Amino acid sequence: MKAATVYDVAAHAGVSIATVSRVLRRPADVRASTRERVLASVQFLGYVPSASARGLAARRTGVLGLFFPSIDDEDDSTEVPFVQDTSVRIVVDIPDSGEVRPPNLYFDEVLRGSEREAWRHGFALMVGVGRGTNPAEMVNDIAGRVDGMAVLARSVPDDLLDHVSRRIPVVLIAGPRRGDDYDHVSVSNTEGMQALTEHLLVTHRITEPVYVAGPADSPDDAERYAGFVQALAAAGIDATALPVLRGDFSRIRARDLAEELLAAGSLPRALVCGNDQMALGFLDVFGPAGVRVPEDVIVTGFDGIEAGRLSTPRLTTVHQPMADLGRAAMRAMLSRLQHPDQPPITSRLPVKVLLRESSEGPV
Amino acid sequence: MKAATVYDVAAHAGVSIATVSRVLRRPADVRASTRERVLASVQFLGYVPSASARGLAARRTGVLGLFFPSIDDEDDSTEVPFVQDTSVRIVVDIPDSGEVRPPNLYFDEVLRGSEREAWRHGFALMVGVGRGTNPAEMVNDIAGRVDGMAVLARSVPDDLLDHVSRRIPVVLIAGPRRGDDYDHVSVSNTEGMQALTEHLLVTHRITEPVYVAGPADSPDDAERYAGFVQALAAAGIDATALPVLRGDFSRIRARDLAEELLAAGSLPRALVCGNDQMALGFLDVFGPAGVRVPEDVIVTGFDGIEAGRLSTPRLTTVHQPMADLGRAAMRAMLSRLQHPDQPPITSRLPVKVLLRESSEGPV
DNA sequence: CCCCCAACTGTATGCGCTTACATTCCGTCG
DNA sequence: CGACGGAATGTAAGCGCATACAGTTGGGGG
Repeated sequence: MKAATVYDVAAHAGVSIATVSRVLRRPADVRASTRERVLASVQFLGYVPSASARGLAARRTGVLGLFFPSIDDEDDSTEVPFVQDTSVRIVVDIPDSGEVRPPNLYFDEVLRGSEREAWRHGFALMVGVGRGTNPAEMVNDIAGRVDGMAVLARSVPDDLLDHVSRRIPVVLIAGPRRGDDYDHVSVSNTEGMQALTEHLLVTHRITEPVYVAGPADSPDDAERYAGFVQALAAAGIDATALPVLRGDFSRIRARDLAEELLAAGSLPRALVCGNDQMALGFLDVFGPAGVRVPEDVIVTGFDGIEAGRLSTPRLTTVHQPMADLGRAAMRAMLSRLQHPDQPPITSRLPVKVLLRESSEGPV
Repeated sequence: MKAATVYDVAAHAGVSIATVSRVLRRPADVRASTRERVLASVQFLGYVPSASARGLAARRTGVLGLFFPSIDDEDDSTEVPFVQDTSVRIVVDIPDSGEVRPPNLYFDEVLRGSEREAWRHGFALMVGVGRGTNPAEMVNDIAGRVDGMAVLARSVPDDLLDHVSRRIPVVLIAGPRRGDDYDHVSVSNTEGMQALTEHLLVTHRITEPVYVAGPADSPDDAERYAGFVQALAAAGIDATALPVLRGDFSRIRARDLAEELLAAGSLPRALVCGNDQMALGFLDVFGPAGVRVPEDVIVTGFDGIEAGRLSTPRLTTVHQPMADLGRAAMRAMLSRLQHPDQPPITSRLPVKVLLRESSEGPV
């Protein structure tokens, strides 16, 4: 099964390879009768053009890359059963059993948007999710295969980024600009959290909301906290005087914080969480403990993940357009490819505050 | 910013291009001192090898492809805001508002598994999600860029599949073999449904379960129904005598079926659904209508999606290892690449029956 | 009936890298 | 001390396609 090449098609159709190439790239430049003859040969021979050859000759691959670090590092050991295995296991699945994998919705959505936008503009998409070990190799590999790549901010060492950016344009997703010249796309973290906080202050007359922070090195969380502080300041409240709970964006850790809060017996009127997962962690504990949300305590999140729409009560949150983030990243790259010398792009996408029962009370 | 090539590196390091290539591909073949000199030049020049050139020369791209049809065709019109837009919209999000996007978990999971397995074996992954219009172009494009591709069964016309399979190996995901010679990977639909049904018959002494079918042309649903029938047959029950509800795998349609059932006032003791979405649709209607699950009617699903774990009551279902499906698909392709002449692979992955409150009663 | 131009088509080159084969090194053994 | 052989490196030939440029064809105008 030797794959057919332009030469095979050309010979079969009785034309030169240039004509075959034209039929595929610029059909209008070829006489209709010739074109049809060539296409018939393409069909007959099962010809599929080699992207490698085309990429080499045309000096562009027509592929955009997307790299994310892996959040949940799944076990690497498990081998996929390769042969037939039609066994069925029956499991009594108790709630909260270890079978739960926190779905990395964020990545899924960004990927979806990226994929869509790339193809829409005639580009294919290559994805890489960095495994714990060495993203370096992977990023470098991808860089050699694409015309440009988008990378989650902070997920790749600066020097590596420098290195690959000498070959192709790089777009950073979701981080703030840090004195670099890369193109950036992110969402309005600050404004979103500010709007949400302001709503709590004004509509619900909360005066001492407690912020539940994410990891200290998260730029996203920092921006969100800034919005929180600004809203308070605008209302004449000094945020630095208020306590802050330090979480790590995980649901598990948030549950611990919730337990501690209950143990201490000092529930604030409102918990403003840096992301949805943590907010859900609080709900996990409050429900069974008899703490009513939002009557006893208001809980809000940030992200707008699916689980927050399915929880009881449903979670008030700030929804960020994750798919659009991916799309914007691709757009930025395409723009950069067309205008290599334009100034660095900074794209900020709008967010949406979703008021639901965890803050508004039962409908 | 002209990208560096082997020639540049060779010149800078004072060696031939062959040596540069060796340093990158087979470091052991090069003397340590030379190697270091070359690597230093690579670093200095910001050299990233071109995958196009390598692919051409080595006759393999090192990329595996994955193609899925798009289930939810998002609107194509929306343009992503490209400039800064830090506006924040505040929305009172009432339950079941149109904001719901049915998450295509299935694809996400398969993709995740595929990505993982591909990179694990030194291959990159290229993804394509067919937009409504012409998957043909997309599949052909991908086929030209990869060493092999996996495709969701039934998502690509047979003749197209034939065409591209003359160039690269193709693996079909999730469909039954249909007299073709492609490699197939799928899950134990029949066995899983059989085990679940048997459980209902034996443990709960159900005698007349009603099957809720998916689209008539769904091979997966056909296999599941077969398992249902077999379990009944084993218990001496003739399935053909029982009514079957015809759904279409969607939650919406299932809700209609549920309404009809209530209107007719003839609830069966158990509803065995062909997938989770439909089962959830029944729950959506039963809850508010005062029909108790599982006391009045048992409802089961198939797939094991996240939403079924978050519903009230939680859904008894058959969980299929979606990520493993992706992994198995990649494995099959890699195996095929190594042994082009081996007989067609048929890989069936085991499933797991998850007993939860929608069939087992409150814990 | 011939010339000229536009529309097509063919020729030839090179994209950047891998790799078979040739050549050069250099330590070893006789 | 010289021949020998494996290790290291260099040479050169493509891989399959795009494309600049040259050549050919077919009419239409003069």
